Amino acid sequence: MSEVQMAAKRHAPEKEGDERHETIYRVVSDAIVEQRLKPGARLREDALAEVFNISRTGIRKILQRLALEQLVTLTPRRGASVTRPTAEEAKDVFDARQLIECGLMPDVARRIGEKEAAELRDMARQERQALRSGQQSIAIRLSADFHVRLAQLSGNATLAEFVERLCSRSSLILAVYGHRGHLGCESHDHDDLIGYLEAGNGERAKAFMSRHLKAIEASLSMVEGEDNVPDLQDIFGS
Amino acid sequence: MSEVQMAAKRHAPEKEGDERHETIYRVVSDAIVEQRLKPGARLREDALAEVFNISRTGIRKILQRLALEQLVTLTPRRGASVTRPTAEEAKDVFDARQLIECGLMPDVARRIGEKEAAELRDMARQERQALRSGQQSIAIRLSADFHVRLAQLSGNATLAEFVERLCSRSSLILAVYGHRGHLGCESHDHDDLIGYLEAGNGERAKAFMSRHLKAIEASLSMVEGEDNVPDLQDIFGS
DNA sequence: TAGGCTAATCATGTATACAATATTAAAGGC
DNA sequence: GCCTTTAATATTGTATACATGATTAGCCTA
Repeated sequence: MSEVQMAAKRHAPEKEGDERHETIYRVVSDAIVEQRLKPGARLREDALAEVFNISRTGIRKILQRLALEQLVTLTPRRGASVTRPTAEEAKDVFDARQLIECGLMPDVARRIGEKEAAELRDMARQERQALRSGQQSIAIRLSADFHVRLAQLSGNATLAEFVERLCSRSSLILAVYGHRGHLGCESHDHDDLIGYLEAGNGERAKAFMSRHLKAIEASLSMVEGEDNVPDLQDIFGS
Repeated sequence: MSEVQMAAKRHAPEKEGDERHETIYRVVSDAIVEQRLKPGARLREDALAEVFNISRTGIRKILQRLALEQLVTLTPRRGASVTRPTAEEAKDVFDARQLIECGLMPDVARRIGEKEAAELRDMARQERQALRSGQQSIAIRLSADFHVRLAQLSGNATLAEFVERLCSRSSLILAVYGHRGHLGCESHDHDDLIGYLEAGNGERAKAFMSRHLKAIEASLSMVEGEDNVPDLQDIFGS
């Protein structure tokens, strides 16, 4: 039984209509973000429909949403597959995170309270724990969740949603260009960040976030991978 | 014959498959951005399906995309309607534009060339012309197009896409909270902006864009409109 | 045996039929 | 006469059937 199937059985008992779709969406989305579904993996409609016990109609709706979020790539008449980000897309995503996430830090510093700081610390703790116990997939998602929660604290739902999409895509980027074992965020960075925010030092937090993101990006090795159809014309000249 | 119908006949002869959907998407999207379809307008699936001569299946796909872009609101079992942005959403959208569009100006100033500047000037010219000849709908869309094109020149496709969505939503916001006759962008602002960019003065352009966006936002009257279901309990006390 | 052609299989694109639910109109009671 | 209840209508939700186009396997030929 596949990971996705197990996740389906775990998460989707008998909910009604929309709940069901939302649940399935999240299960698939999580599987991608957690890198259990790797870039390039094909997502056949029939297969998914059978796993989740709904018709292809519902699956298509979910695949379309994932495609608009650029987690899956929809090729006409060829179906869906987990997106394999290009080097250029990777650069765009991290530049976008620099601009948006750093820009939000002052707002977050202004609005954060005791309760929110505690919640963030708990998330950071869970993340470290997942790392220690070797659950890398879980750690990756928790790390993304942390960045998203942070953005939500800014109070701007629109920008938080953008950050959510950027973090999901970052996970894909790490899967393709990251080194094994290294999952981006350093273990204690997030805790340090919470400290600056709680102290109300927005500018310091902003600078720290900038270094944090640069560090992640620097840890990538930007070689476009294996299955890019080798262009023989390029290789052998004319 | 409705505006949408005419647009459909004009734009959608016999293309094949995906082209067709893309065309229909754009026709509906444009109708919303140009405020020919006003916030709150219901979009019944059957009606759209008939207008565009496709089945509801295709229409649902398009409505879903529009919903994810927050141009239409999908209420379960109640169908689709053009989104009526709340005051809070309006604030979020303009704050997001401040952060992103202003942040992109230095990049744009660095990358803009003669050809690009000429293209932008042409767009600004078309916009003024539309305004002068009383085609407010067209002017609104051209104004949004200008901002989007600008963002594209930054070279960051991801951020450009975000700006695209923000501009579409801004059009909706103007439709709800804007004053009649005033369509946001001052006629010559865009030309001034091109000047700073062409001179390579990114910081100046950034500051100007900031003022430009603030001016638009300031021109709104943020009273939540008419059809918010009147809460009789509130009005008459208990 | 390698290359290319053909046929069979498989997957996606699209429409339609049917079921479930919301809206509207009508009728009846207070 | 107005409000409530009930039936009719209209609209969305879901599955399925069929058509179209890709992929693969097998076969034939050179």
